[in-house]
Amino acid sequence: MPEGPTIVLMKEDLQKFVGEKVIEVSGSEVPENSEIKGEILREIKTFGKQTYLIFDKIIFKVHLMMFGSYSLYKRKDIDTLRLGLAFKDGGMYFYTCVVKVIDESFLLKIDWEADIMSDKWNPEKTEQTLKAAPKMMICDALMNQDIFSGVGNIIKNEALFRVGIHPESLNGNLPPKKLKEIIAEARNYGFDFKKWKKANVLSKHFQIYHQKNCPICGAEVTNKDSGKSKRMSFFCENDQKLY
DNA sequence: GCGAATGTTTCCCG
DNA sequence: CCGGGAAACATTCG
Repeated sequence: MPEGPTIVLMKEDLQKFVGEKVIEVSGSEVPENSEIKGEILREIKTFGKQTYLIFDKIIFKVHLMMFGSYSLYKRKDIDTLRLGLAFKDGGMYFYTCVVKVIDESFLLKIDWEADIMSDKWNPEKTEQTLKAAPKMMICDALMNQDIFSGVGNIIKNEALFRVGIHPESLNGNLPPKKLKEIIAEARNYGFDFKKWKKANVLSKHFQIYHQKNCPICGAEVTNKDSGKSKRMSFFCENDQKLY
């Protein structure tokens, strides 16, 4: 379910509870003896695919992994409730996900400039990071959450297609112009992803991801596990150049 | 019903 | 000690 843009949408959904007091707590990941009841949700932050729920006495880190989901009401059809927080007029419920309690120092160590969806996103720094790893494949760089936080396999494939770069190209072989292009496109596609996801039309806009034929030349789309991350890449041999 | 999939961490082995 | 590989988690969809 989640890549960075989906998590940003989730945050927008949950934002209305910020400033409200917790009335009831539930879920398998609620720590013993924690006094969350009565606490006020101070802030919600996201970093890539992670979400932080910040209270005075406790901070939760939520990661939906591959199959996680959330709802604003308690779903009875799912028995893997990890964390549920009820407020006066509704609540937030996280299922099948990883929930951890962290402390403030954890938040201070986060490099917010690496988040493709953030206002703090820093393309120049990303360029330097990629240049410093010339033998890394661009597909691995994109999936690396320390470099392109929030990018998942969909964004990786679609962004690479848009700029005509083969997923197995090495960072160091990319001409400066192409390097800048893919960095810009990772974020740009992230916002298209968000817009389409919100309108429930995301998969309609896939050009290469799980597609049969290239929309440019009509050739059959190649798919193979690529890079160290061994995640499926979808690409067109004709229209995406291997650098 | 099988297999794959928008993800990450951990463990085992050479 | 390091890197690679597989396993683990667990749900939905085709």
